[in-house]
Amino acid sequence: MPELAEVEFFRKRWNPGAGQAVVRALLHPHAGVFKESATPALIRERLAGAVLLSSEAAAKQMIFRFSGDGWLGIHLGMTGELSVQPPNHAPGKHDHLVLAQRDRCLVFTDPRMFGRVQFSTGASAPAWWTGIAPAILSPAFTAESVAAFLKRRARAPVKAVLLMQERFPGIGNWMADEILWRAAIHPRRAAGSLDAAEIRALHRECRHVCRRALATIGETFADPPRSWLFPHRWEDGGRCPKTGVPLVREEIGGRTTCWSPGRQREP
DNA sequence: TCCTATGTTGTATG
DNA sequence: ACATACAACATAGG
Repeated sequence: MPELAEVEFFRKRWNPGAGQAVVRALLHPHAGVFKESATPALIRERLAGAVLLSSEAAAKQMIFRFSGDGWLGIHLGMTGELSVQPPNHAPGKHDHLVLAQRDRCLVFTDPRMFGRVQFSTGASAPAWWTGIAPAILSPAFTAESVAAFLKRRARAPVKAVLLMQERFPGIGNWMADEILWRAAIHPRRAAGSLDAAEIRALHRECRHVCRRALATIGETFADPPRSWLFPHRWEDGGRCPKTGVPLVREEIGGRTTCWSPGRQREP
């Protein structure tokens, strides 16, 4: 489920616990989602008694800062979620991390276990956080940087290139399709074949889709409007909201991709 | 039973 | 060394 805006939405779900101490950290015995740097013993020891100070989201990741120089990183993978549960919450089958506070439990759930938990200590944010590529809505995300990246990945389909987090942090399968649909670029086009106007459109729509997704999904998890590709892409018999033409679905770059033949020309 | 799923990563191949 | 393609990870639901 989670791309840029869904991650931001889930990050805020733990806000009720900000300023509050963790009484106890409960970890799933299987420990499948914990990175080597985040050994269960270290997390239990460092988070017990620590106060949740603040949090941030970037790309598809979140970081939670705790007193005592603790930095907790969470990646939601394909099916991860954060939630707040009552203080007596009994961890469920897929609850990997439960931070019990006096008045609530902060819970990380992920049935499919593609998510990951990291943990570091130190006075400043760890490298796995500071090394995330500059946000698409930051000034560093320029049309020139997009052009240079497309040139280096010239032979790959542009759909696959949009999924590369090193240049398009936070973009996932549905956002990539939404961006290409708005920019009127066929997902199978070779990245190196885009002309200057297409690259500008791609850059512009990356920013537009990120901004609008954060304003809707990122705030309330509300579905984007029917004028987007999003609500039509998985519908049987779904039609392009701009042209009325039936949408097409096919695997491109290893992922199911949806586009509108009405506005995205075959390469 | 078989297929799909809003993600990443390791490995093989060019 | 670099770019690209693809299987693998684990689970639930249609």
